[in-house]
Amino acid sequence: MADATSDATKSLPENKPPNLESKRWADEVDDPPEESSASSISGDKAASELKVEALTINDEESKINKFLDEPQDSNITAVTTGDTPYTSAASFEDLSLTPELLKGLYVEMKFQKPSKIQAISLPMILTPPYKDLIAQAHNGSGKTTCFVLGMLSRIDPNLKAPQALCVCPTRELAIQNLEVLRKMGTYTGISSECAIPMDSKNYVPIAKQPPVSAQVVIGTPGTIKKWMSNRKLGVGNVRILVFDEADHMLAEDGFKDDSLRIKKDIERASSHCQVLLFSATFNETVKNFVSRIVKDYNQLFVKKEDLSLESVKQYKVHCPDERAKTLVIKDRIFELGENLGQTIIFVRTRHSAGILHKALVDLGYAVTTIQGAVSPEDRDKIVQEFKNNLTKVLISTDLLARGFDQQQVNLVINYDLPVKHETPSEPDYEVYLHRIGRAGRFGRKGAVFNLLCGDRDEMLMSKIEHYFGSQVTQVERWDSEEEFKNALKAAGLL
DNA sequence: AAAAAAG
Repeated sequence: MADATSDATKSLPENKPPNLESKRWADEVDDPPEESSASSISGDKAASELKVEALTINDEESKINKFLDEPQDSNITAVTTGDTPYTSAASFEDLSLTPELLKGLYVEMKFQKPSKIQAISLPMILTPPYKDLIAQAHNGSGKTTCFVLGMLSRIDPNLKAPQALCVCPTRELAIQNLEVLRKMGTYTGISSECAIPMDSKNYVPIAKQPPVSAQVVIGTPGTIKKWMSNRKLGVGNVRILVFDEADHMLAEDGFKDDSLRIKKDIERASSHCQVLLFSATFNETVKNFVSRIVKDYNQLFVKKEDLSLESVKQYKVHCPDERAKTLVIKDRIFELGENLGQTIIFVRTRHSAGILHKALVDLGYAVTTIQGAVSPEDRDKIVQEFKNNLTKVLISTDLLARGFDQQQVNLVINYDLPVKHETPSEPDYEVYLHRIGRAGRFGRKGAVFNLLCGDRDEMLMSKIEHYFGSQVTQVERWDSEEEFKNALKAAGLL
């Protein structure tokens, strides 16, 4: 239920730990499955993880916009331009949302109050003149709700045409975001559609497809571009454009070209379109670039040292050879994992996904595997099964590294560490952070095991530790059941 | 053959 605080202009209450009743953050779609996970988001850990500092910088004069009583206790930095004062939203009532949308938040989503990123970003998103926004926040902290709410609340219900567009890096993320939007918008009557490649059995040639009349479109770059260029998706009324995983969507080796094309075409057709860029990571290069492509924007950033999730315990395991890695998964993860939630095992290539899959299946274990070469139908099916908790262990390439939200995942295995494509001796820090963020959704407890083999892996691991300034605990013996047990206990999972 | 999307 809502805690409709009248004290709206004052700061967020995180200097005192949230009490039991108001503990649930928005974006927590379902009830925590067990009492154990309820405790995992309670107490000082959750409170200390979301400290906020905000300052306002005007082009000429700068002034402090207080979101908090204790700014030193903070880790999200907000910079706003212009003289629009933004007041952090202590409750959803502070946001002038329609009754239908509020009902969706409380009844369907079962939210009680905004999470920190929501409290800060939503006023910036929803307040005229609807400035662009670059927003960084921790994995699992509720970014999706920010832009979904932004899209839903900017729709003119009487205009049956696309007005909000969201571009995502994967099919899975587009589907997931659309599901959130539909659930949140249950009572609004707003129509929505997914722009992703259709599966083969429903295939309709583009020329035979009717034009899109849905008010919200969420999809992947290729299909969105295709629909636009074939005049099936008119963007003349689009007033809000969202890039989810924006750093990747605008990276040179990501979807930069597609994203810029889409953005330009919309801006040509539509007079004023607000652009929102959301991600948990923005490396310096991308940050500089995205700052150039939006203008008169507000921004929220988190220092990289503050980005590791405190609730997710990270471990490294030295394995003598590749075979030992498989044995760790077989003898440790499967055995101990019985009592755990779900597990995602990340591998570097599609090929190694297949190898590992076969090895585990041959040993008699039930695993499923997802990677980009799998057909769309099978991808959808594998994700559905995993989301329905019918499968416990999922092997994946970096396809699922970003954004995938499954609260029961509390174990992540890095079978291979993520490396940069152009310089494989360098770890991909952003991907590492996104991968470990698949565990510990919304402050839940989780554990990550990095399986290392050889000097190269050691070096990659130490670079990662150094970069984030965070401790990765060593499991001394890869074949010690005792040590893995202790590790999981220390992570709060056993 | 890096993954992803998509042609």
